[in-house]
Amino acid sequence: MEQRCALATELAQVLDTVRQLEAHMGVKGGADGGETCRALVSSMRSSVDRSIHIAMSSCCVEGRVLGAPESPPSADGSPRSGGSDQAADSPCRGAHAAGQSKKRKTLPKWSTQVRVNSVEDVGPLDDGFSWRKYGQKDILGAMYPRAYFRCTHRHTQGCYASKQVQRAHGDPLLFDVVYHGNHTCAQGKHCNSQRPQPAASGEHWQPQPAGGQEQISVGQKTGGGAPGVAAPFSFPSKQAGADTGSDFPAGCAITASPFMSPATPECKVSCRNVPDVELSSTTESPMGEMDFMLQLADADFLDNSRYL
DNA sequence: CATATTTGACCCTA
DNA sequence: TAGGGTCAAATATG
Repeated sequence: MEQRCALATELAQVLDTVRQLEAHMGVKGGADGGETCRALVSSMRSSVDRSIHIAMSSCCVEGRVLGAPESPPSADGSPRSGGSDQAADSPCRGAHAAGQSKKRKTLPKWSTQVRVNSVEDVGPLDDGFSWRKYGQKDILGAMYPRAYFRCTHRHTQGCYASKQVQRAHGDPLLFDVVYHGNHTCAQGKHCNSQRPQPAASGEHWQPQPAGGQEQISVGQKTGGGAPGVAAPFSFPSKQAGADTGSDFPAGCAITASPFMSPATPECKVSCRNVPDVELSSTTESPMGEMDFMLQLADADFLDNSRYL
């Protein structure tokens, strides 16, 4: 197993290298000639991705089984994939807890971590989707409140995707974002290619709490400027005119943040990395970094046809 | 006026 | 029973 882990680590490095290469290509805005290169890179990452999974399939780290997708990702296809929403969604909530009562735990769920440059940043919110905040709670032991969002198109298109955003304990610049379910709305269909959704990353999503985490550094707020994409995050640090700075002030930190989607014009731009852009490896999960990279990798070529 | 956010209360799970 | 998640009325914003 040790060797497998080592292998995975090595592959992760390769993947990282590929990622950097792609990042460079992205920066150079290679729209034409870059295409071929990107295709190659994607192919490479795909291979590495599979290799890592093969290696990690039997590699448990810190008690967490990595790359062991026991639960079928297909669970998302259902409009009911929206995590804890379902109970509340039911007209008669308490009426039939039977059959729903335990779904909270088994719902498709995956988490990510996003680092921003300043407390005013709301990077985690700009993932290209239209989120509507429906609640906020103070979490026991948590320094900051947790905000609850659901897809704006929940009622109009039956999209049950939701997410929870919370600043990491002790680190205001780090956001923990937990997604529940996939977007089944038109927006989600259009943005499939670069979505931080389980399907986009194959087996990276985790049906269990505290799933594979990716730590992503997001540069200046990516701007909820995009019409219909805004997702104001009202943590104490929220800034009034924040949205006006949607022009990528210092450039988005990463070239393919899971939180930025094609739906957000900005994300198509090759954003220059900012100082703290590089992946800050998630200490609690060696695979965290890989997870992130893989997701990015997959995002380019994996087709979430299931959402089409 | 339409839509989004805030926030207290309620419900569910462990 | 405590804590987490959601609802929905009130409020804010464009």
